[in-house]
Amino acid sequence: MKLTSKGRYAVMALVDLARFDSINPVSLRDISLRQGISLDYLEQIFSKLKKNEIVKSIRGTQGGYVLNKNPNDIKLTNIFHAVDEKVKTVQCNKDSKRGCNGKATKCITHNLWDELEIHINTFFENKSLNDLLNKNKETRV
Amino acid sequence: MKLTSKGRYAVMALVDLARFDSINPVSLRDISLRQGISLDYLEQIFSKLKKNEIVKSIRGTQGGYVLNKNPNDIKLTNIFHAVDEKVKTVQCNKDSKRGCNGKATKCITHNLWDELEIHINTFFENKSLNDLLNKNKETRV
DNA sequence: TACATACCTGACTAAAATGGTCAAGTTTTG
DNA sequence: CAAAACTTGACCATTTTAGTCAGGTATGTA
Ligand code: FES
Ligand code: FES
Repeated sequence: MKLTSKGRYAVMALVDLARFDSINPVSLRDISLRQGISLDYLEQIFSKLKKNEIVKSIRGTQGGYVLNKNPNDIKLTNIFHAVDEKVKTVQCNKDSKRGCNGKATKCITHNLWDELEIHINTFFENKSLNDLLNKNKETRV
Repeated sequence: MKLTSKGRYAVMALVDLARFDSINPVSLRDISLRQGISLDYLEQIFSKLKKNEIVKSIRGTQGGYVLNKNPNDIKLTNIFHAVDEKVKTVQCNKDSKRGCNGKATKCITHNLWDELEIHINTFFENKSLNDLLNKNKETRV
């Protein structure tokens, strides 16, 4: 089970953004430099964050991105959903009665994987961007 | 975040095994047929389970595999560890002070990923093979 | 109005991981 | 001795990941 860089970067970038956007729009270039993430890759990520109304963009010189919601209302779930980082513990279709690989019924461990998926998603639902900001301030020396 | 088939198959196969091994050693061929998992792939998986002393092998005709421990003492953690299915929320080395991609320090969201990793691993540590057997009996019609 | 800054879009790709297969054994029981 | 079943290691097609690259378009400022 691995968390992909895309998901990790999305959260990193938003935390960075949240710390500065009250002053000015934050350019991807700045985030790229501060967080060491490729600018081109950030652009892909922010395009999705924007489509999902997590950020707003401001074009032109001195432009950049701004949060579109209160940091308290941006949960990890929302961020991950926006960048297509989803938790998948099985291959079979959730809504179908069929099992993995097109088998007629669900397998003997199916319930377990459902539980696991819920367990992980709960973590994401309970963590907001704001939690990360506070946590970060606390641990800053 | 995806759970790989290897990890899923390992657990499925062991649950299947646990239901029959009190009578006879269970051959991989039987597990393969019952669970719809490629025999060749199962062989790779059981080779690892054996190295980690989760199962014992009995060679020859009427041979097969048997659990090497009490189902209560086989946690999901042990199974996953055996087949190299590990939870990885970061790229950077746990024990190093350096961050991802060789950066000099850990990133601003590092704590979060640690928490996530612990959250997931807790689930695996608290689930034993025995839990799965009971659960399965309960839900069987 | 030019120009620099910064967003925007889509195509492309190298490398790694995944999910196996294939081949050639060895061991043991009936 | 034949068949069943474990053992080992190499091999491989496909998919996913983690980007890069090449072109735009919009807008504030000198
Ligand atoms: S996980 Fe898909 S059938 Fe059980
Ligand atoms: S996750 Fe590796 S440095 Fe933060």
